[in-house]
Amino acid sequence: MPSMSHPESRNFNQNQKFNGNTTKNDVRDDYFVRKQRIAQQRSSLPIAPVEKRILEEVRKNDTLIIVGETGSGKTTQLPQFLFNGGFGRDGKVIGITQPRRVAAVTVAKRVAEECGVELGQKVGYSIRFEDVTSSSTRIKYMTDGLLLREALLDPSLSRYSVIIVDEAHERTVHTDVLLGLLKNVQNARSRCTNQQIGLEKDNNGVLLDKENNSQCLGLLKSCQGKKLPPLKLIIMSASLDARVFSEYFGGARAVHIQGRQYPVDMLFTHHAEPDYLDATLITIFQIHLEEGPGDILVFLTGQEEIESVERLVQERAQQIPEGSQKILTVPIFSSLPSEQQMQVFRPAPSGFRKVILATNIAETSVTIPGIKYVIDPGLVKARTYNPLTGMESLIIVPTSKAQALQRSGRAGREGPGKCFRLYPESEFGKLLDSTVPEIKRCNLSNVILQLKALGVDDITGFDFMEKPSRMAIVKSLEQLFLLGALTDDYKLSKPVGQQMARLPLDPIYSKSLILASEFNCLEEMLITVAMLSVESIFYAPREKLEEARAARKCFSSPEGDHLTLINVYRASVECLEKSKRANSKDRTTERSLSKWCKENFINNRSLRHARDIHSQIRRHIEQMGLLVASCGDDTLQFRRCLAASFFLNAALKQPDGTYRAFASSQVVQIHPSSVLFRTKSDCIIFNELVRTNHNYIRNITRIDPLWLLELAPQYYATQN
DNA sequence: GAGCACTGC
Repeated sequence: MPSMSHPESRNFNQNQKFNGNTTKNDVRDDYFVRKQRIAQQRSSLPIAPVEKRILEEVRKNDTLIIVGETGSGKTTQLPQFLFNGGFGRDGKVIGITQPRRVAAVTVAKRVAEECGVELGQKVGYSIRFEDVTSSSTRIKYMTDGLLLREALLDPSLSRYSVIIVDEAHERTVHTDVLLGLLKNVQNARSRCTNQQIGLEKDNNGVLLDKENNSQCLGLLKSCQGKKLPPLKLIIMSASLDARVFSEYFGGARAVHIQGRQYPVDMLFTHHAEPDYLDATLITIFQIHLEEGPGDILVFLTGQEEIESVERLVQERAQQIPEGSQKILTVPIFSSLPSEQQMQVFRPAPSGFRKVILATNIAETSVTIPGIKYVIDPGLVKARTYNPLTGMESLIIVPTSKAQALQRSGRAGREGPGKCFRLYPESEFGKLLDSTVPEIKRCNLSNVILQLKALGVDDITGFDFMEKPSRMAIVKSLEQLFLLGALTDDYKLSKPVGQQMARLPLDPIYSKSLILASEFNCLEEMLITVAMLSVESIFYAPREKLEEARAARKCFSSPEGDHLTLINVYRASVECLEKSKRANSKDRTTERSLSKWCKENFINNRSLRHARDIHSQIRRHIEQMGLLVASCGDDTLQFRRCLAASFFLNAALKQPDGTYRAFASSQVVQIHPSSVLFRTKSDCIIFNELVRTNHNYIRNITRIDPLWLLELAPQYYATQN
């Protein structure tokens, strides 16, 4: 949340007037005025007076925890303090990680402006598909996942003098893995500088693995011969509880920095609400009729809920007496096309109060100006993972205290606000302090594959901040073994495991690409994997459901969803090429693709994402020397390859018409979005298994059950 | 008959 830390940069409407008649002097004045304004804003941030103290602490301590509340300025200012303190000398880089791409980009832009430099020079950012850095970059903002990938190439992170892990309290998988890794790197680098490596060698001069830490050993080897200064670590968190981080880093010092946030009045209900949607509705109108001006932000759990509340508000709004202020509802959730997402930033027309109906996208990812009231029913739709069944579930659960606090904070960004919590105060005390870290509720195959590639052989022995369950680790090791990524003794296999680790994909997709080069259908599989790796490609607004369905039918393949996705991708490429031939301008091409998407009910953002992934992965597999060939019209070959790749996700039709998944022997249903929803093929493979109202499988293709025996005998020959 | 939120050399 970049904007949390520096309210100024959030101005979407920095109404800079560009006047055709500006003279050189105006421009220069403008420059000085802006420079002065920036200096003034910087010096008024709560972090400004403690610059010296923080620098001293960083010099004295290798690891520092900084707890900075909203609006403290830590994200933009600290890297500049460190740069001025000499941490960017000798070509060294100050790295700052963020959990989200937008954050990395917007903060980097702001800091470049503050420093008066061009973005990509002294200050830059690097996120997947976009590297805006150069050899002169000294302050580098990036996503935490990207730094993890960088570590595969440079295990001792030798370019960095300091790494700042921002928003650590969010505890994303990437943050958690990164913290463990950084701890090892820091350890190894300080041993490199403090002691001579000779101390660690046996009589034959071989490095000893005294601490049974294979990664550290590997790191020491990679430090050998290089003169690396110790790695400074700064963990920044917005949660008030610094203790967990401090303990994890051996009692590291913690510094608190005041935030800058307006007071928010907390209101609770007297009793528990039996129907929270009804309670939400009542509260919206209560605020609208009794409170002063200001927009309302409502936190709901999902699209369906948002759409139904939107209808109810609009119905009831007709009863508002003539002449009084009207209500404008605006929905926002991640799968909404971006043009519609943008509506939330538009100020309400005069005579209207804006009511924003949002999922938790509005908690951290999107900051909406003008909010004075927050309605929080105290619920969130959360993903959980059961390693035993390999099943993901999306269930509605109570928020944590930290989450409730984050939500209420959205009312106090521009002035004092009010937060209406739709549960009694006594219930608040019963909430979990913070959300369970993601690493404890996800499939670990990807994490384990990456750790193995980083030289961490003993996964259970790895120093996780919070260790995932043994079952989750064992299940993922087993899966990686079945995919051929690990050897009998659970070491990374060569070359398959190494190749899989290099690809920024779900391991099962990486494997499917390697197999596809043998089945001569890598071109098709590459498209499939890119399309499967993005959020939903199809978009069906409620009011145009029939049209959307008809549009989708044009792409449908009777074989299943995988070939359907390929059809969509190829049709979009054709549209692009046609437009390029007709008109060479990039912008027109982009516009005609966006028109094509609209006509065909395709989510433009998802499709662009798929194209980016496609080109990135294509570069990788070409470097690996895999053969990118097409199977042409021979879709049988492609489906055989799907069976060989996704054999772990096969399901058989039961006599009663339901399906049973092989691996977990659970009863599953075909998701209604699948092209195979109505047809009942005997045997299918699928890519996703999610429990919502039912156990749904998604992205499905029909196969011949005999292929499983033939193509995955290691799994099926022993199981009948 | 239905889709929380992020992210990747």
